[in-house]
Amino acid sequence: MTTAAQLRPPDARAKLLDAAVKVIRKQGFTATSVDDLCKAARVTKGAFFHHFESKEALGVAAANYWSATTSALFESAPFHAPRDPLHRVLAYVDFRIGLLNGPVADVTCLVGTMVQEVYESSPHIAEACDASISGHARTLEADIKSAMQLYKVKGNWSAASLAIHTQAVLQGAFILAKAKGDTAIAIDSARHLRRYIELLFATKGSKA
Amino acid sequence: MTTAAQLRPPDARAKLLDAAVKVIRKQGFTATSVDDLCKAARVTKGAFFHHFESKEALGVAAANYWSATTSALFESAPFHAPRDPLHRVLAYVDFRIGLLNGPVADVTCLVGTMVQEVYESSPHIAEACDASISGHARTLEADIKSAMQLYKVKGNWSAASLAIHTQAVLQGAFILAKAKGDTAIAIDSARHLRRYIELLFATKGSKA
DNA sequence: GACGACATACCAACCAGTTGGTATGTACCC
DNA sequence: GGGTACATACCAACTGGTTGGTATGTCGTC
Repeated sequence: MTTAAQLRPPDARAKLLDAAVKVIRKQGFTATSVDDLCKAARVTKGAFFHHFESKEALGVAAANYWSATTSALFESAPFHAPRDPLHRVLAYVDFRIGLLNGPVADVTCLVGTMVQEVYESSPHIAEACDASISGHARTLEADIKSAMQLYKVKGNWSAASLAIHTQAVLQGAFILAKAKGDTAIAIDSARHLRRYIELLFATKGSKA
Repeated sequence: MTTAAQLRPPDARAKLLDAAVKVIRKQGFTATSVDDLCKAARVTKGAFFHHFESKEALGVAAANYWSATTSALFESAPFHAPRDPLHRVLAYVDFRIGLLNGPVADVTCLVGTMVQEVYESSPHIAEACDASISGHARTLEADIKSAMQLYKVKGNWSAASLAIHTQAVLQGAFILAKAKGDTAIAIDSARHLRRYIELLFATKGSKA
């Protein structure tokens, strides 16, 4: 027979991670106190420091958790369907544009928010944030490379560089959205990104 | 006759504003305490609250101070020289790329950093940050518009939209630089931005 | 002698982190 | 299958230091 304890293993940890993503995206990492996190997760402070040896450790864990949940989302997303690798890249941008619907705090990037605050004070968190962004960018590289070959495009830029650039545009779009209090401006920037990719691969007039 | 007091009026205020720009770019707004600011400016807490009624008010003043100093820098910059408006826009991007040399904390944007942290908690600061970014973007609009006319370029994008997009790319580039601890990646993204603008205005093959 | 520009001393609230404890489960030996 | 030893998951109360902010005083100028 399964006991209650077996059904409810490290419960507080998962609740804290979920709360961290939600609260830190709204308030930022520094402005979020351990008590804030505990209250949001309905967990005591003792439980917090049982699972995380410091607030910084929670930050690292939250960045890794973010990486895991977002990569699961993107892996199962429909933008991988097109045969043409360029179409897959453009479909990725379209998918990101679709994700931009909703309140600003719900559509922005956890690790982009965090790294801006702690890049000088916490190398551990910064590293985890970099791994999240760079790792995500890397998932685009293969399609970009294939598209470059298929469309015979050669510039003084690499697939890796363009992949990273897409993330820069998205991160910047989040900042503008926060400044304006509206995601419309972020969508606009993402459309510029889409147009850029189209222009890069349309140099010989291949495809409309 | 000019007295010493006339030459050196509200001294502590100016020192605090300078310190704010320096310290907040490194630590972020929330992680920077009033005491940090006072220590960096070599000023007492009494002086701080004499000139600013709260930490939030300092944040608003710092954003406005940032707007003033940066717009002075850009107004006197050499990128306005070219006759061709498109060249002026590209020279602006080149100028921004040149500004990307140095330690990450010294080349990033104060208001981009701040707004990310306080967009939900302090509408006053967020507004001042938005005014700074949007105002700077607006200084590019005339040249972009002229270039669109000169090169007879028409897309489903406006000069204002492209101007804002340049700021999004730059802001995103700062985030990546912070994540990597290196401005090289930011320079790379700015070069993609330059290439995008070139492609937008090269649709008819006018200019090389 | 009033006023602006500071300095000093202080406060209540809040901060990250620690303490000593309980309840429950598990591993292993006999 | 019962007992010892240990591990895990959590909790309430507390601590020392820091926080933004205040109250009051001083000093030089007009």
